[in-house]
Amino acid sequence: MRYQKVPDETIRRLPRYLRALLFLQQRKTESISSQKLAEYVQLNSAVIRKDLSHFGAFGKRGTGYNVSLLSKTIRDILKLNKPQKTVLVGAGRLGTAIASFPGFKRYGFDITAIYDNSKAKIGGKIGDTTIKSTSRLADIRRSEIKMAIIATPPDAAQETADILVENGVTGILNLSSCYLKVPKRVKVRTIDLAMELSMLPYYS
Amino acid sequence: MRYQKVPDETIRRLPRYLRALLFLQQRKTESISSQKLAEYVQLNSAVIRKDLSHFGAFGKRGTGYNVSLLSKTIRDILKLNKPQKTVLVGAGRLGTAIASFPGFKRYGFDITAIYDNSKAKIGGKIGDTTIKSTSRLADIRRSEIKMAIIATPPDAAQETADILVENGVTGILNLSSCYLKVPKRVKVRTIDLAMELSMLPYYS
DNA sequence: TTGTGATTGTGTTCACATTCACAATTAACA
DNA sequence: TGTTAATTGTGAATGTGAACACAATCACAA
Repeated sequence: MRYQKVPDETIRRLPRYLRALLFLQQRKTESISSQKLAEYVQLNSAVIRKDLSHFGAFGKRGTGYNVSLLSKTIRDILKLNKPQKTVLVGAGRLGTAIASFPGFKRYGFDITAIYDNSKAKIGGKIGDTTIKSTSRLADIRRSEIKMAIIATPPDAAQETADILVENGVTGILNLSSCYLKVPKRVKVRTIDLAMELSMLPYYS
Repeated sequence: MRYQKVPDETIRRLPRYLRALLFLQQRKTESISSQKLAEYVQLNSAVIRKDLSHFGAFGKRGTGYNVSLLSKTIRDILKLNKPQKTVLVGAGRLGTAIASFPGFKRYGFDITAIYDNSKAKIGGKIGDTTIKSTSRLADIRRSEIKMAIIATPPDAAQETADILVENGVTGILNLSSCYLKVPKRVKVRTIDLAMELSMLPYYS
């Protein structure tokens, strides 16, 4: 399925909607108006309606959106309807925290492989997954992994990214504090927590 | 110092510049053009020049920007020139990773207090800092802490934020997967790593 | 002192994203 | 069946940020 000219900002917001919808499903809510959903995700309701309208008309006028239908639809759009095999590189404190974090599974991500370069860690386990040596990172090619999380020190990040991309990865969540150079077809999202914190004092 | 009408996007980018500048300082680079800096931070050079121009004219035409001057200036703008006392709430795996992360210190943040509600953790240490009970969270008032990192489970996040705000916090980095309601004067930055990852498969 | 090459600072243009506002539609109910 | 209240979907207006392009400025060398 390919949609024409959907703004990046819209795609960025879809997971927000999905998170709220999963919550509403737990509470057995059957339908929700854009107005109510907007409160949950702290946005203007018109943004939500316009975002969704890019993919079709799911709402019922007078009623709102069917929660489980919309939730399924967004998962389809984001390709989260079947488990997304994901590799984690870097099993330091941050990497370990991420590997044990239940949130990823909830959105359909399955961390099926973990790599680290420290001899002390290789062979160890996080949950059910054995930590393997980064020297074997190219093995991911065979497992058809498309998503990756980089939680290495910055000086190892680019090299890691190169190997990942070479072996089939098309999406990278980069938690190391440096920018990555990758081919256009690969989508990278870089999060540097220290930088996110750094903008806050300005407003105080 | 108060600047008029500086776009939020500009403030968000300043830490990026700062990170690159600190790197350049290490390498004893004295000056840098907006063009070169743009390569480092993966932006258009005009964006950088316009961003900086909001705060004055630091550059020299024909030469570029003096690295250490610019680095100092940005730290001044972001109020990172003196240590920012910061409290961490939640000493789970993610919280622990964050407390041990050297990046925060580099940007001027000093995690001077850590709180958790688990009896097993209270009294323990992360680095030099003792973990205290969240029941004593209001104590932060006396230490004049303005910045906070929330790494609690989502169901504790709002309550935590309320106490923090009540006791003088004006900036919150929220790593729990829920949105927070706070007064306007308080700036919140919410990062949900699972959501950041969730937008990547769409592009594959 | 004058010319040259580099680079900033910024007015203008362009592109995009948000918000508004309302017709179209639906559910509920008298 | 007709009326009312609610809510969507969307064209138009508004706002905002990014990109462009160039005059102003600077360092330096002849």
